[in-house]
Amino acid sequence: MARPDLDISPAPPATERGRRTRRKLLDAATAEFGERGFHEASIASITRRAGVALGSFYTYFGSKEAIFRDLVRDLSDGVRRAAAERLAERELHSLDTERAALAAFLAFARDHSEIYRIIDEAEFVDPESYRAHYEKTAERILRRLRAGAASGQLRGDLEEAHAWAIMGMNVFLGLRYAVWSDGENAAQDTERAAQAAHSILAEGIGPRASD
Amino acid sequence: MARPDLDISPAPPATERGRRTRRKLLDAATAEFGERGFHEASIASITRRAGVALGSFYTYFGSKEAIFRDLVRDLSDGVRRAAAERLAERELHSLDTERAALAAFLAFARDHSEIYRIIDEAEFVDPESYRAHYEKTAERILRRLRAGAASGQLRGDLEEAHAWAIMGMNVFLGLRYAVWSDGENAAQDTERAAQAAHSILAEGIGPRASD
DNA sequence: TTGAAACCTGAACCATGTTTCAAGTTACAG
DNA sequence: CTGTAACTTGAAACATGGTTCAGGTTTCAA
Repeated sequence: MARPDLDISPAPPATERGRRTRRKLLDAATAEFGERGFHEASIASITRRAGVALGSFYTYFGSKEAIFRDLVRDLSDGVRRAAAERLAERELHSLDTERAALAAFLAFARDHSEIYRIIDEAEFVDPESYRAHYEKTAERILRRLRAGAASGQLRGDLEEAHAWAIMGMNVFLGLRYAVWSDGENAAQDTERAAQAAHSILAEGIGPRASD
Repeated sequence: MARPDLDISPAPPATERGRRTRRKLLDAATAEFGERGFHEASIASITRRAGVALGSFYTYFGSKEAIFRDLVRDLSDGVRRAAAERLAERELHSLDTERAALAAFLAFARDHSEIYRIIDEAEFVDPESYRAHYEKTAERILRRLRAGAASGQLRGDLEEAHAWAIMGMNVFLGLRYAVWSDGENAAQDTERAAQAAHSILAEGIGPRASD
């Protein structure tokens, strides 16, 4: 942290072997940080998991912070790509798009809760990346909202704050019903969560004619 | 962490002086953890801020984790009480109650961003407290929603997931527009955020007659 | 008033885990 | 083939900061 040259990682690997080793370290770090959190995690344990000598770590990463930073960017990008693929599959009504996005997110969060743990911990270990992750996510949501407004499927006055509100809904539903879900009725839980979010976006929480 | 007796704090102070010292340490810890985060924070710095000898720390707290845990519970309770007072002031329509709750939260978050930083970091330092904090908060929201439904001011089918969705909205709007707000136009920012959340809850994001 | 319990003090102890390094091994361009 | 750069190795150096402790001071009930 103190010495600035530790904060940045060395030049990228020049050989195939190097790229493989770097990848092994990143994967091992995902498991280690995901299970134990940044501070409980140890570099020795990461290299052990990766099947690599302790000293090799510093060939690829300048410090423990540096690998964490690289990892968060790596994961953030992976999440984005996964979500994009999922949504590109088929064209939907705007409200259904948001529902599909949430469903995809919940499924992903259930299968890869380490990833969300790591990204969330970035708020304290590497705030830049944390902020970047959620700002980019909000931008993508906002673009979808604007597209929906343009096609008349959504209100015309949606702005950044609405995107952040929707993102917050999704994240907390993910925390409660995907990450914390007790396996038993995880499937129903996420379905219920998706339904609740969808109904809020569709009609709000005010009284209905039927009430 | 390893030795179990360090995880719990010693018996509460028996004298007035003791209570004062303990309070000074908790306040100093709020500042220290808020500014530097749990791991950057040092006990030496906390006792220095509190104007107390290093060794005195262990008269009141079993470990660094222990004071953090006590602090999170202290702060969580403070937040709850502050919000309750704010809402008790006047009786409102359900939707306005949620808006008032969010406004109160945003204002509080702007003035005490350290507190939210600390509570959020509890996800990694003391997950129990973190979970307890948000579960209790969601319960309070759900109680308000049920009351609203009973009086016909809200939909009749609101459940836990809706409460978590609303809480997530609020938390992320707080993060973006209160904690990260760049002072300049903080007031308008929070107003805009409150308006966005209110409009989602009031009518959803679907098209209006006017669109 | 008095003595025991509560509280205070800060230097020293110590565990932990990051980072360095010097000596080898492997990859690959020329 | 061959030399050099890239990579690997793991023991040892090192920094940090949490925790302990033995000896003093203050509080307060009896």
